Amino acid sequence: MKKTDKELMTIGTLAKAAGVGVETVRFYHRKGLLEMPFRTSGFRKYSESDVRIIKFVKRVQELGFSLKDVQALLDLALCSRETRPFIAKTCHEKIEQIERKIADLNRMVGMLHEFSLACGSEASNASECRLLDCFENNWECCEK
Amino acid sequence: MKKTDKELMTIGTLAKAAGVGVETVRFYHRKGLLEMPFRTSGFRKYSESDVRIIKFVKRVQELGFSLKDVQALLDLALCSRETRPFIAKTCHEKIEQIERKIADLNRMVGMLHEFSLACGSEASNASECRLLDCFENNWECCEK
DNA sequence: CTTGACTCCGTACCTAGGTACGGAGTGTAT
DNA sequence: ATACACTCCGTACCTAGGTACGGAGTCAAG
Repeated sequence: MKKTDKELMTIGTLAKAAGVGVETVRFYHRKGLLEMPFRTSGFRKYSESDVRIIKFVKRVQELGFSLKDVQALLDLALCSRETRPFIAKTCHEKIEQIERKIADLNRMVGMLHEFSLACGSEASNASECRLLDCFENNWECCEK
Repeated sequence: MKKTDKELMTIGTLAKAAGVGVETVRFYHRKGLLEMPFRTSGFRKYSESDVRIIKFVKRVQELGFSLKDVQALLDLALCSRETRPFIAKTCHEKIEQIERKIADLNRMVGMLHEFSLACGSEASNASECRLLDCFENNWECCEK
């Protein structure tokens, strides 16, 4: 591999650097998550910024967002001065969405904690488990 | 519909009560999320507790968990005295998993907040957006 | 005792997010 | 200059989580 084109990678090198498969990179092109890069002689040539984008995609995905959501976030990242009001609005919507999710998850942790105390300990004499009750009680366990 | 079998429902009534389609209920049977209920004359007969289970499934799913995860939670709920040590262990694992997710989401909210301040406001002069930078900095925006 | 709504079951199909295949071209090391 | 790894592209296939279809049986009202 020659060192000219200072540090430009082919698809296999990119994929390895980003921790995904070559086919995944091609798939992201098809989905528009990754711009088609310029080519030398038919081969795609990628830079470090493509590695960053792919890692970003995988990370956001892990947090439970779809590729469509990821696309929206990437669109934010690629915006210009003109689109600022739109960015602010989109950010705040996204923040609210995430905060609702966090609140739910927190309630769920609380419920699991109570549940393991109430029903999961050897000491407990309760013979019936109440996970579904907790759930119906808006994740608040042990209504006391 | 007769009123004997006090309040037992057929699949269509159950589906409507739980807010899903009939086919979804059948699908959950195939996946083992819902026990096959007893039948009168070939028709499945469901009770209120089946409605609760389906609502629980949909709720946990919304929070970003797979049906396999939901199954694990339902298994917890249906446990008996004998399986207490296992319940406690599983609860704690689940709690840690959820807490990691919450921590990530919190960092992401922080990042989006900083991002909207730094790049989303009319007042800002920055011409380049740094969402990916924030991400690489473990979701900590504006390393100041 | 017929009609219309509902249920049965298996199978096919759908979207999301990839993964694998196959035949042809390319790039580089020896 | 030949081998071998890598790339190209299109298409097919895979899992998860459903959704739809079709022919047959069943229920309850009129």
